[in-house]
Amino acid sequence: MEKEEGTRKGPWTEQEDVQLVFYVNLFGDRRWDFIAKVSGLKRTGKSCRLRWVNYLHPGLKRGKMTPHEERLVLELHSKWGNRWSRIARKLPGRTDNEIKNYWRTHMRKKAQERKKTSIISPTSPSSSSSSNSNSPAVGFEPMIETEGRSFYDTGGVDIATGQNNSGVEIEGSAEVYSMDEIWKDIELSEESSNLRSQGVMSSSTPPIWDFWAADSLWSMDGQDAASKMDSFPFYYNHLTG
DNA sequence: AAGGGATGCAACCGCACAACA
DNA sequence: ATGTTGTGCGGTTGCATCCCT
Repeated sequence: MEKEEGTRKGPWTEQEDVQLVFYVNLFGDRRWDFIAKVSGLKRTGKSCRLRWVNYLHPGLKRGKMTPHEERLVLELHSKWGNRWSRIARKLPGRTDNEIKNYWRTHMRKKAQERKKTSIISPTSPSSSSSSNSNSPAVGFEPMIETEGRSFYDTGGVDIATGQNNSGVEIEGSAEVYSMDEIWKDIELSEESSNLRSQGVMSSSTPPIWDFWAADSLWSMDGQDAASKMDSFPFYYNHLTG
């Protein structure tokens, strides 16, 4: 596979981000090795994918987990164990990585609390079987899940139609929580948390989004995309250099 | 104000699986 | 049927920031 010498590692620069977003918008988020090569980024396809999925994807929600989301994570984890990507599919805008991180923190806190309480009362009840294990509860009935495109899939631009085939429809509707509920909850808690923390979203939103928000290739026809490419320095730098 | 520990998050690694030749 | 390549996933690590003393 890719045994590229001189591949970059470590944190991504803003320029790399811009470059990656550009090429993903052009070619879709499937052919990562191809994108890695064509873009001139000295990154592996894997690294590109990860960066896109966990940070650059336009549908990502940033900021604190809402109480509703926290509840969902707990509930789904008790059913599915460490199936982070699966859990993430039920939480639009959240990545498996994010949820994984959240869970770790959550468990750490829980563990500490338990330590404290067990010091106070050493004979604590043992009813925690469903919440602290890596393995799903035995014999659970799996949620009805529409397998198919994951939330992350943007699929790129269909050059012929100029359409974005992201299909933002997120999973089926036969769920414990309706999407309306979740979105309402998200909006509400986001508004309040934004007020509290004076704009966590805006400060943590990747700056390159501004660049693309105005007229992203998603919503362009072929000509627009081409003209956008004209104005994009990296493209020709790489192809001609 | 400074130092040290705790926390959060981005990124890497290794493995598994699917698609394809 | 088998080997190769690309992608996805879960676990882990490293670093920056926060918080407490």
